[in-house]
Amino acid sequence: MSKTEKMLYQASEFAKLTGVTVRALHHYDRLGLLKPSGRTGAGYRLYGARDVARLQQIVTLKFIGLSLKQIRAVLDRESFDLSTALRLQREILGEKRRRLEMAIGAIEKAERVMTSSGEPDWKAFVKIIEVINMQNEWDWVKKYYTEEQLQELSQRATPELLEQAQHDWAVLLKEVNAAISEGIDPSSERAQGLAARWSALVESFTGGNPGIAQSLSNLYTDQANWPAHAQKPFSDDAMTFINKARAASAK
Amino acid sequence: MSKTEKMLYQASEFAKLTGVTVRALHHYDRLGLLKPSGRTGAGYRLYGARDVARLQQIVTLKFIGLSLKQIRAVLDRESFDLSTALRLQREILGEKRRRLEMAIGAIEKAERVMTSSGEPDWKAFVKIIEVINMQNEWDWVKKYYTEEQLQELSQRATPELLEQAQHDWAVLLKEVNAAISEGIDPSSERAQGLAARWSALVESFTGGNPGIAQSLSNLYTDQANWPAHAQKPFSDDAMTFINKARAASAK
DNA sequence: TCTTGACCCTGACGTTGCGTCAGGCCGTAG
DNA sequence: CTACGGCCTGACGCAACGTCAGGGTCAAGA
Repeated sequence: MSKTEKMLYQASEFAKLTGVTVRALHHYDRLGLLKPSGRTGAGYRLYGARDVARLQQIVTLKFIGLSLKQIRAVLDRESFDLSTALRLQREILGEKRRRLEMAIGAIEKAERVMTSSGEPDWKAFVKIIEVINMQNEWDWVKKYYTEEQLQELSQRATPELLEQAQHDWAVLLKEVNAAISEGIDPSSERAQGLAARWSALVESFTGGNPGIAQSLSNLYTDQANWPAHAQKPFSDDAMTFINKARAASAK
Repeated sequence: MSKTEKMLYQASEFAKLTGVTVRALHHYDRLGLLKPSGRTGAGYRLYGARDVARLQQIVTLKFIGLSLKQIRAVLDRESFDLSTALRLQREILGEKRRRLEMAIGAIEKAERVMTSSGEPDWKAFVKIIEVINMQNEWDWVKKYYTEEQLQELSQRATPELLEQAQHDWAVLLKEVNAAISEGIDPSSERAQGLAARWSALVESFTGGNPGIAQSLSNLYTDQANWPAHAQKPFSDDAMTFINKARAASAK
């Protein structure tokens, strides 16, 4: 008889005791994350010792940034064990911290620019963010190259050259796409010319280094593993066209 | 005549060009954050060079974590200048980073406990988070004490003693509140006893060090500056009652 | 016994930044 | 003339509660 009334708290007491709000308790109740052990005749929620333990676990998992859905999965052992969840979460938080640090770094740089120049220099500010994002792109591209290859690339690729190359690619791609939509024959002279310019541009990037050429090829082949925001610099159609042109010239 | 058609992009072109989604453009449009420079007869949005610049600013401010509302305030110079916003945002991000680091630290500790013990030790995990939160409390309490005072406190306050003290306070407060609701006279012997125990507990914390006693007093007096989540360990009523009892005994 | 307060309950809307349909008009190539 | 790709305007959805609003419950004082 006295078992069931061990120690029952009403909503607000329980809330104060555990440091969450009454509204949050309602929320967890509706989500099925924490149902009170009992109810009074009038429908008042009654929480017991078991609920304290469970809520502490909830709060703990919330502290490390799990969503309520994930928390439920972990606590109900639905396909998620704690150690796996912890490892995943650690990685996610690490990534978040990286981004935070980049943002803080950007702010600090912008502040230095502003205090030295006095005026809110939007161009510089925008540039700072752009550079940081570029670095991010490079960070994941890096894993396709060896140390030495990166070394070599960084020596050759000055900002001006990169800009020039970017421009050349844009022009060439436009012409290639025009040729495709005009239905030009890949074996025609015009197509051969485009293919030659294409090869020259690739060559200017690889610098004739076959290792770099191979890495570049790997990078493209591995499209399935590209990050979500990455986009191909040119369409598959363009690539196909160029390949046909090369095949035609080889005959 | 050619002025107005300098270079106009349709929604999806503009989106690709600037790296945001068309839907985001619609959103910014509705919020009044970025209205397209023009529309075609059919109602199609048309973006120009001015819009590119503005959108870049928006993206930049988003990168450092400003909300769209804040961005609008900054860009429209409604009461917010850029440097102020940057400073504030830097502080906010710093705070976020602190919390992220605590969460990461907690996960790492929990993982170490789990790999050494093998089992998901919830008690230990919950304890880890509790300790971190306690440290947070102490962090802001710290500013009321000098270096030496903190030194002395840390030497005397072992975890067991703290737990004992916490318990003693809980018991005493319960008795004091009972006495208040019973309407006990503050000059009565019972009230005197309570006041004496109160003083003893305070004494056990200050260790007879008048500097620490003063700092403690300052800490309490400065309630207006306590962080939002901090709560008084006892009610004003209890304090008032004890003060009356002390006053009565002084006569 | 009636009346306060102090609590409790259940909806239901608001917040933030878009993603994701759904239903329907526009414009161009075949 | 039709089909297909773009564009448009709603409108709902998500996460985790905060914040009313409207309305019972319960113990204590008049």
